[in-house]
Amino acid sequence: MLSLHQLTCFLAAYEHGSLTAAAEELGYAQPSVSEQIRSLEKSLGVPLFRRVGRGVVPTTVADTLRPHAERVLAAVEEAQESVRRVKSFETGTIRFGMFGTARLYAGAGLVADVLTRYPGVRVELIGQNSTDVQEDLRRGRIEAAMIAVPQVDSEGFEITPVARDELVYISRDPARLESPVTAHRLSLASLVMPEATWRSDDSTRRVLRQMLHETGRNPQTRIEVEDVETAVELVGMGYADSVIPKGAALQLLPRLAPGAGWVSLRPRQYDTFAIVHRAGATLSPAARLMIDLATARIQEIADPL
Amino acid sequence: MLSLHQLTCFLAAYEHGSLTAAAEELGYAQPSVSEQIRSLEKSLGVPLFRRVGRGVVPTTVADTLRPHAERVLAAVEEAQESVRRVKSFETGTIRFGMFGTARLYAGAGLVADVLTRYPGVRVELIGQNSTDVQEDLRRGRIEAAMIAVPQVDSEGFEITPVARDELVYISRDPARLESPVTAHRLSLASLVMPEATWRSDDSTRRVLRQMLHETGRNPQTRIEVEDVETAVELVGMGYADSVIPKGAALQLLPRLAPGAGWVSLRPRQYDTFAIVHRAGATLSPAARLMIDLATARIQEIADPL
DNA sequence: GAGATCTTATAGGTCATGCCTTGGGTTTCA
DNA sequence: TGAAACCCAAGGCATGACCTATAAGATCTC
Repeated sequence: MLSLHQLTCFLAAYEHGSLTAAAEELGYAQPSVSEQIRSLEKSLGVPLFRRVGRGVVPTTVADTLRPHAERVLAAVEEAQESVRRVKSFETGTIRFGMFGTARLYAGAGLVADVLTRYPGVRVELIGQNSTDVQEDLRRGRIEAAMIAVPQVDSEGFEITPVARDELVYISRDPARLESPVTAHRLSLASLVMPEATWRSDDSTRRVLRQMLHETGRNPQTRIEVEDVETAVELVGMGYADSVIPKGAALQLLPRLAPGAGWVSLRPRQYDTFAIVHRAGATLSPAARLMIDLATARIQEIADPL
Repeated sequence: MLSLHQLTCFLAAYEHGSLTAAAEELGYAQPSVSEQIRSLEKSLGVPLFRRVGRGVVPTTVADTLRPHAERVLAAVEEAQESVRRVKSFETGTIRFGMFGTARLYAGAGLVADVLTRYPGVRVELIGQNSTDVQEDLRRGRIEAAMIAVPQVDSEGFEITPVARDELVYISRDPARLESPVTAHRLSLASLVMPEATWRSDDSTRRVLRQMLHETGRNPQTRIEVEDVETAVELVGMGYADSVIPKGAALQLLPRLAPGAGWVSLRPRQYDTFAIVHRAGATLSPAARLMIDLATARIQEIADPL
């Protein structure tokens, strides 16, 4: 079997016209190079050098082989270089999981952070909601993610909470914002909720269901929409009220629902954001980078833990 | 140190998404492939796969590495293929030594023989005279040669005579061709000799010197020229006579000196042509081919031995 | 020519590596 | 929950890489 080692020795011998000089350049003893050349000749079935007392002389076969050998070693160099560049974030792709509403906290800003520091990289933020992200993690498609607890099946995962954010009630009616909203009042409200928010495994939904469970009622979902922005816009138009994380409210209300405001629930409820990855995994540099940046971003808006 | 084996295993694992399947394809046990991947990851300093219970999932670094790995292996394939083609004479260069006048016997025809059988090869016929060829052999620049004995320093060389050719006297004067030329008559003649022919080591010169030595005279070299053709042309013009191998005479006289003829020496003298190569050398297929073809060519004109 | 020098080949020994088999742990699927 | 698939770990064997020391061949010099 042909090996890179053989080719390296071959090239050194070719250039020096001497196995001894080649060995010296490569830092080996002379018999080692001799052995490599001999094994290469054997595996090719053709002599590559004529031994002529003072040094070696390449045969025409060696002349033919040389450029190919150089190409092989150059390709190896390029391969290693490409990996090195990926390691130092000069290029390559960084893939990171992130549940739906998290992009409001860290989405575009996180991508910007990465691209500012490492202009050459590609960034992929994967996942519309926590469930998908969890599946991607389990399947190994992504290495780590920012996710909303507590809905994660913690078996097999390592979860590091980094921030929590209060869930607030938003409405265009100032009267409904005068005092914190109790479970009872919430159960009577007409709500617009982003669809993703109401998926069975979603953390916000669990929190609210738990809260409403005490009143013996189900939440009155009047409208279901796809994403938070739409929900907020509808609140701004006065069609319904909603419950969203406070960070999202602060960010979206001025822009999408200028006439609306927010108020806490009573008792206060929280979404917790956490970094999650497979248990026992050793994280790649890229993953650690994303974790750090995402954590910083989210802690600017939500409360650090 | 990175190895081709690692890259092979890496690609197989990448394509199958499974070390077991990769091992099966490569004909190894699964732990062997696992070990190769691990060592590759270690040498690169980056994980290439995430182990996720059922199979392995490539990381983005693996995505980056893959095309480079394929390029490396392709280059190796090409290198081996190029050598294979040279071995089977589909391409490459064949270098063969040949002393000056030998090209009259086998030069163009020999090249034609090779090119007819193996259209892709390059042919290099090296050497203007035997001395140069001998030096090239000693230095390893050429592997084997067709050469004129007896002037070869036989130490270190293996010499196989293949043909001999009579030395004949050529002249435009029919009177001088009526009977074989004796040493005495030769010593009185005014001769044109190709320069190479009169070099101190040349076989023809030695033969003639030996012959003339008996008469106690030196040869009368009236004109010295570079090559045989010029000498023959001068003979054709009647400026002088010459002594050349009979094969050369038969080939050149009709073309270059239509009015001239030839006659034997008395006693007859001979040049011997032989295949020569370094003693103990194992000849490459290309050298063997050239030896066979050159021998056949020269034996068509000179007398086989 | 004879000796000094340079170079390659060989021999023998050590150590690392590749590969295998066996066994254990984890995930997935029925 | 059991079975199957798959990966990792450990131990053992064989091969290969590398070394030192030495022999053998070729070249150069005096």
